[in-house]
Parts: sequence; structure tokens; C-alpha cells
Amino acid sequence: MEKYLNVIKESGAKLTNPRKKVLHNLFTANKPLTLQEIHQNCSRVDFASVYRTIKLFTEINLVEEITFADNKTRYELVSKLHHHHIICSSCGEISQLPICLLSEIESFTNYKITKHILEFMGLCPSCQN
Amino acid sequence: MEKYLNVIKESGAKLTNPRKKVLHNLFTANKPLTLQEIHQNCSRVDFASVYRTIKLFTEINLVEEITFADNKTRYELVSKLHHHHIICSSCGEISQLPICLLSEIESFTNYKITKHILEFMGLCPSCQN
DNA sequence: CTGGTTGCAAACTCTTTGCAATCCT
DNA sequence: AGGATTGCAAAGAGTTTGCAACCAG
Repeated sequence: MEKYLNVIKESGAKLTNPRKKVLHNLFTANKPLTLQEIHQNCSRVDFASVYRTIKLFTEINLVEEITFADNKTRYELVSKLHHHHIICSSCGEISQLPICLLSEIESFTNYKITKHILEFMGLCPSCQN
Repeated sequence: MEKYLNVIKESGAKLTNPRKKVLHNLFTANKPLTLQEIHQNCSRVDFASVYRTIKLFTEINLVEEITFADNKTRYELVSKLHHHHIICSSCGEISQLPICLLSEIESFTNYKITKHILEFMGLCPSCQN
């Protein structure tokens, strides 16, 4: 948590209450969140502030934008581990995948990849019954 | 092309001009298109008609929705081959990838996967210079 | 103090829908 | 003929921005 606060300070941005709340929300959530979810979780913070805070966090590379197969954009804290997700279309559970094809695709296509999506949606084991 | 026309007929939908134009546009394009692009290419067809046509085509499984890393939704005709894409963030060139992790992810996670995104964005070889 | 930030409200953009006129079959 | 479909226009939904009041440093 300290680490994240420092990233904000070092970017020159002020450590305001809305920013602390949004950061805390991202920190305690164990899954990527939509702007709407973050807004709901941060009482007394305007949606526009959540929007601008996430925009800032994305710019200073504190959070990462993730597009799921349900076409909703979510955000989560950048962590040391790069990972992808699978979301249950029934209960909404979000799990992480231990797989990423980035380097394979780069060498195969000779592209210099700057962004990628690798997300799945389906029924989790318990929702298949 | 005949094949696609038949899918439309068999679904019970009428073969109208707007539908033919949209189909033709998807057929000749060798990359996924956005609704806006399709609309531009189909003169005298209202955007709402493009919208509804694509919605219909998706429902009868004639086209497939694709979400790229640039967060724009595109559509392309369902073909025998299931494939994914990489888009150049500089020139917009879209290429296909010969790789798909569907079954690997299914067996690893025990999810029953219904939908997935596997898309990349970066600089194509010629735009890296 | 003072520029960066917030909340509010409004502007935009994109998506979706109601409805009368029109078109396939 | 008659229901499906279209174009138009407008409603919704989600995103983005201007601005005066406010706050962290």
C-alpha cells in the first residue's frame, strides 16, 4: 500500500481523499473493478472524480485497464505478476489465469506488442451443475 | 456468398437491400469492421439498420463480435476457421493469429468456456522503423 | 497562499428503440 | 395483402469536460 501511495506522490499528484479511497478500494478488491463498482464503493466521491482518478492512475501506470468478454472495462492495480482472467457468466466469479502468450506472439508475428487482451468467459465448475 | 444468403433465408428473415449490402460489405472486407465502418461503406442504409442487421446476423450466428485492445467492437463473418487478431496501433493493419488457447484453458480451469477474447495490439514490422 | 482537485451539471458520443412509411414474399 | 423491415428522430446509457468552490502542500 505504501508503495502505491509513493507512486502517486512521485508523479506530482496530490494525495487527496478521493484518490485514497479509490486506491484503497482497488487494493482490497481481489478482482478487477468497473468504474461504476469503484464509484459505489467510494461513498462521497463523485463519479467524475472516480473517472479522473482512474485516468490518472492509468497514466502513471498504477492501474491497468482490462476488457472482459462481457465488453465491460475493468481496472486493477498493476502488480508484479502479469496475468489474465476468466469470468463466470453465471455467478460473476473472476479467476486468474497463469498463462500469457505475449512473447510467443511477438516472435511469431514480428510485431512489437504494446497492448493485449486475453480474457475468457464461461461457467465455473460450481455453476455447471 | 450463397451460403450466407441461405443462412439468412433459413432464419426466416427477409432478404432486403440493407441486409444484402451489409453482408456484401462484410464479405469483401478482409478484416473485422466496426458498425461505423460498415455504415460508411453501405450508402443509403441508415445506421440503425446497420445496427439491427448486425444484431440479427450475430443472433443467427452469421457474424462474430470481436473486441480489440483499442476497445472498439468489430464484427466479421463467421468462417470455418476460428482465429484471433493483432492490430497495428500505427497503421491499423489487422492480421490473423493461428493460435487459440480455448481447450487448454478449459482443461486447466475446469470452466466451460462460452466466450473469449484473445487480441493483441502493437506495431507491425513496417511501422517499427 | 495557490495551483491542483473536487463536485456538480452539462455536453458528447455511442447505443438502442418507437413509429409511420415502405418493402419482401 | 400483410407482417417484417427501414429510415428518421429521439430516448438512453456511458463517457468526458467546464467551472466555481475547495483543499493539500
